[in-house]
Amino acid sequence: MDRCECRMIHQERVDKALKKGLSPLEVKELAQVFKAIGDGTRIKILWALEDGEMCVCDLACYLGLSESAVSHQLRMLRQLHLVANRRQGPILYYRLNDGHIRQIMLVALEHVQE
Amino acid sequence: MDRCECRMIHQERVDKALKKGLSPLEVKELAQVFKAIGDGTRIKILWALEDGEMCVCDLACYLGLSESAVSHQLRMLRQLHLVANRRQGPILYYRLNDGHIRQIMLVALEHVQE
DNA sequence: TGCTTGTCTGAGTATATGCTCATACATAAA
DNA sequence: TTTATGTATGAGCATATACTCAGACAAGCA
Repeated sequence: MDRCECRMIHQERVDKALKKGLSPLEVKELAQVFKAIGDGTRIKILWALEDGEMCVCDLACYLGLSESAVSHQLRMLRQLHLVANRRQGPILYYRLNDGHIRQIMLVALEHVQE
Repeated sequence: MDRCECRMIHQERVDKALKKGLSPLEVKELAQVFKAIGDGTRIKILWALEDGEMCVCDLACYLGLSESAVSHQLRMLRQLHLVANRRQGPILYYRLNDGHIRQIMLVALEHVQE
């Protein structure tokens, strides 16, 4: 009983992978999160926010980008719950939403520094 | 002494971020690694390889993709040292290169499951 | 030598992404 | 209400990405 038209050398190995595979939703959400961290601008934003909250125009200045560009990136990070904000008057202060990103970035730094 | 033309509200905060910032090379390499994990196909490949090595056509069958497509992705993962391979006759067996990816994916899974 | 199998690679193409620009919204002060 | 400041958003454009296709290697056998 074939499950696909393709060539396959180790059927047991393929079956094993299929059984323990991530769900489509998990794959999608993981990809979204990593894609979000997989951009120089957003890495810099997240790394900067680890030292405390910053407003949009501070980030724009720090990055040398327009406030619009920064706002677009922050929206993406917000939607993935990587950052959160609080309003004080007209100013929005952004911060990291939890410690996962820090953890992930540190492990990745280990990897690239080898 | 201005360092940029843009508006800025908290200069000390910006200076602090500039001082502890990652190097351009670190930012680039981090972005490359996360971009590599930030794709559904490559996430599935990495996740599958955690249970043991697989050859290209097994992966192609598992993913439902052409062997060419899988080979392209494996090359990228190889160049970033996320996977390695060994040859046995004409067959190339791919495996994870180190434990960092597993660690990173588990933390990210925690994040998306909240 | 030829042939087969397993894998790799470059070019081409459709989609996705990151920025700019113009504009709109939100809050506060005049 | 009008004005200014800080931020958000949609459209548009240039580049990047993920696949397909055609063809080229690499290893082993006839």
